[in-house]
Amino acid sequence: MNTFSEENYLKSIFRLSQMPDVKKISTSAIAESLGNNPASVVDMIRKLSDKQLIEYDKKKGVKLTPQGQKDAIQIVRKHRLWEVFLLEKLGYRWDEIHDIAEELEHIKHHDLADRLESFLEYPEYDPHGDPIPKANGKMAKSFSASLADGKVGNTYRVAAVRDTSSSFLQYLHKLEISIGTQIRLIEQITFDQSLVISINNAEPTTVSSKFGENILIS
Amino acid sequence: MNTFSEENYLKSIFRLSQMPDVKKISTSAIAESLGNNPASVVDMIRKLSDKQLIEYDKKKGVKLTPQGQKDAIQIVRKHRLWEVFLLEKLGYRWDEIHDIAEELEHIKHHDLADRLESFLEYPEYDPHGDPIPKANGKMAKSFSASLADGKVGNTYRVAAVRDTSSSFLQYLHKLEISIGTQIRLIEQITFDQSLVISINNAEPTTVSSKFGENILIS
DNA sequence: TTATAAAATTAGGTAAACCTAATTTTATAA
DNA sequence: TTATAAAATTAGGTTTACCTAATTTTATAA
Repeated sequence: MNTFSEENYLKSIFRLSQMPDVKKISTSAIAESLGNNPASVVDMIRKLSDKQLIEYDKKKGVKLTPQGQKDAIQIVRKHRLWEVFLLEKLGYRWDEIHDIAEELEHIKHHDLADRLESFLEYPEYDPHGDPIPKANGKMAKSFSASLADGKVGNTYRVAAVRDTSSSFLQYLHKLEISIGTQIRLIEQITFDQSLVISINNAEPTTVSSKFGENILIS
Repeated sequence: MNTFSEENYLKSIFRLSQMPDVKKISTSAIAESLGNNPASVVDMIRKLSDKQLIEYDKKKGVKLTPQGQKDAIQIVRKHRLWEVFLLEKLGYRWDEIHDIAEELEHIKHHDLADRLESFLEYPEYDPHGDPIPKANGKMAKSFSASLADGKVGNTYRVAAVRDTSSSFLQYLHKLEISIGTQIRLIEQITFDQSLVISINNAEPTTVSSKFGENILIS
């Protein structure tokens, strides 16, 4: 079994490996994503390599082994299922659930994820639009196209969010954006790639390119 | 905030303080109840004293301060609420829920216990018959009379169990005893205090005195 | 190519929460 | 009361998961 901390590393490596533009997972990228010092990451890379959960090559960076991938997916599965539970059953807001799920995802017990999944009636996506892995590890492909990649003039449906921090989600809440919202891309400012958008056909609003990159569309 | 480990000590001290016959909570009693070495307990007693969560006097043993008591009760509250959830919503068996709740009880988040309690429709007792503390810390008195204290000839209702280990609960399952079961005390063997009982008016069975002490009656 | 910056690593250290073994204190029984 | 057993404590050690500071390696730009 993996410790709490090992699980967090596996999850973080998995997340990085899912990001479309990332080809090499570096020590510093992991450090950044976990808020740890790179020296600590080096320690953990050694530990996870010894446990054969990752492979490390100075050139190619970190890669999950099949077992590491399996373990990581089970944590992601639990995280996303708990998020559904917190939102749907306990009535938490969108921006509150991530942090609680970060703790709940580490609870290990035979069957817990499966029972939770059944209790929640087999949800396909979590409240942020991320696909929930099945018990066998299979999962739908994540949405990857962002609003920043959209074509001016087109209207898109918000399918998921890339950033799940409460500051971003609270901002979305203020803009009345949630999963399913229709957004029309009116203009892309050449100077700084800011986006002028219309949310649910309302008056145009301007948002940053960083914002646009964190909205995934379908 | 208290660490995982501090919380376990507080809970254990609270549990010991609730036991009717215990007047002094000793280093070794805590060590025993947590399965730790007494030397470790000494370390933690110092730590919790510094944090003003307990008071320690060589003569009087360990006592929770008002704050310590408050913290302990909140953990017990969460433990018992999660047990109800696991049994009623996820369909776990009686003997499976304790260990999972041992992990879930440490999840801290503003409101979590309150929301869970509301979702479960304000249960008064957990599946082992223990009262669930309210948000304000108030709780019904635990059942304290055990079957071993019963009078020969009388019939009692199983109100709670003292031991929540899976081995005990599986034994109860085998004997078809659960909360609410009627037990008639037929005879108490003088030699070793074994009890001859009739469960739901069935044929007499003999159980040990240890068994009897772990069945709480009303 | 070489200087410089960035990334990775090493060396050594800390805090938490355990442990064992040895010692001291306290309680119990002859 | 004194011997012995039990309980409590101290001293010192381990592991996990972090850290900082220094150094080495690798990448990038002049």
